[in-house]
Amino acid sequence: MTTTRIRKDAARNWQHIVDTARRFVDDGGSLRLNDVARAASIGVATVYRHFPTPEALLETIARPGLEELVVRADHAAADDAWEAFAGFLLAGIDAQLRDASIQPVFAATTHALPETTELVTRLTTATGHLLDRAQAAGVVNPDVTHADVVRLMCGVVFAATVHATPDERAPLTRRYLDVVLTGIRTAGPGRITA
Amino acid sequence: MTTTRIRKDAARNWQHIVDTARRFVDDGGSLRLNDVARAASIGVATVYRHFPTPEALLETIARPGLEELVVRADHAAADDAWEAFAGFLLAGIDAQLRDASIQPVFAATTHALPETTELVTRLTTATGHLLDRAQAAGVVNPDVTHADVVRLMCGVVFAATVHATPDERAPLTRRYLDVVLTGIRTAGPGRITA
DNA sequence: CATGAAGCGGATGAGCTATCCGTTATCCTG
DNA sequence: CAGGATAACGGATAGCTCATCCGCTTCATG
Repeated sequence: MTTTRIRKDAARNWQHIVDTARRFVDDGGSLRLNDVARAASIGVATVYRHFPTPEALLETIARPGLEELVVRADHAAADDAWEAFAGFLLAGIDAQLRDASIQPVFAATTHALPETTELVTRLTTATGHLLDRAQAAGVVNPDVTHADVVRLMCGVVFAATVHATPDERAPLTRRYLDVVLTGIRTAGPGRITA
Repeated sequence: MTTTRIRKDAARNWQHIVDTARRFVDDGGSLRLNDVARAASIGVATVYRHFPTPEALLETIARPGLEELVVRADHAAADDAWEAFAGFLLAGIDAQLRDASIQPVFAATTHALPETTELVTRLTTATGHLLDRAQAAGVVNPDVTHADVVRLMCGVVFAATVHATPDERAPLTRRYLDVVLTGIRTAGPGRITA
């Protein structure tokens, strides 16, 4: 088996591209590969070779954030069922707000990189466990599916993003997540008994 | 005062452009003015003269749907406070699902046409009345604002759109609206009956 | 029906994306 | 450390989309 080494100039450029692109994303701009190339003083072809599409680059940028979320979900397994579930939703939503690269990856139907699909699957699985546990404990409505959970997270983020300045978004997500949690909760504090 | 007449060829073209664009929107395509022009067998410049940007055309297309919603909201004034409020939310969400031109207009921060801004304002005002009445009747949490209602509607639509085929969307919106309504209601039945 | 103005259309320049291929840097072997 | 094989680089540019300009046509009016 021939081990294909990564040349260090390639590694250096890869990192430089990722770093530059990260700045673009943080500044709220769209990821145009030609622009990233120019900003990084790297040839366009080099950027395209490393990342065939803007999506591929975006997914690469989103990766650390997603990984952090998976870790968070696995850690939460020790907590009280409701706390673990609600806390993870909050973490996922906050991550999407804090890092603009995460939201599109979350909402996308297909991914450019197989690694991303794998990561998202792990995330979905972890979410599923937290939901199952919460439902088994009888604190979350049993007809909520785990696809629902992911969709509702996206919905909360979107709702808080519409017609709102960046500063307003964090408090809004808290309130809207609260609305959703109240809506799917079946017992415990915060439940409004009609 | 010189009455500027609209020439009938201009009116005919305007209508033809709108009709063609409507087909594009219904087919889920994006509105590229050059494409619309070609499909309508009308010169590009004519399309650009009538609608300087795709947004302007989209807003024109969305207009009838928005007007229908305003009428709906005004009619609802006779109903029970909760029914009127919940029913209107459902109508707004269904409209966004049924007509793809409405959602972007709803979510946009600024509008290309002043008429659209005016229409949206009327809609927001009507929504506000329904919310005020529901809150006065004590059936909706008093710290929900008008802006929240609009945002939550957008959030529900978005949540139901993410990772879902068109067929799945209608049932999903029902369920998610239900979650939201349960989350903001303070008394009465949690399920929408209409 | 003549005249002026409003409207039309498509050719086209500006701008962006993504590829091809000649050149350069890196790695490995002797 | 020299030399060759090859992986990687970079920018020129072909292809494509957008939106404007301006010569021509159609309509309304007296």
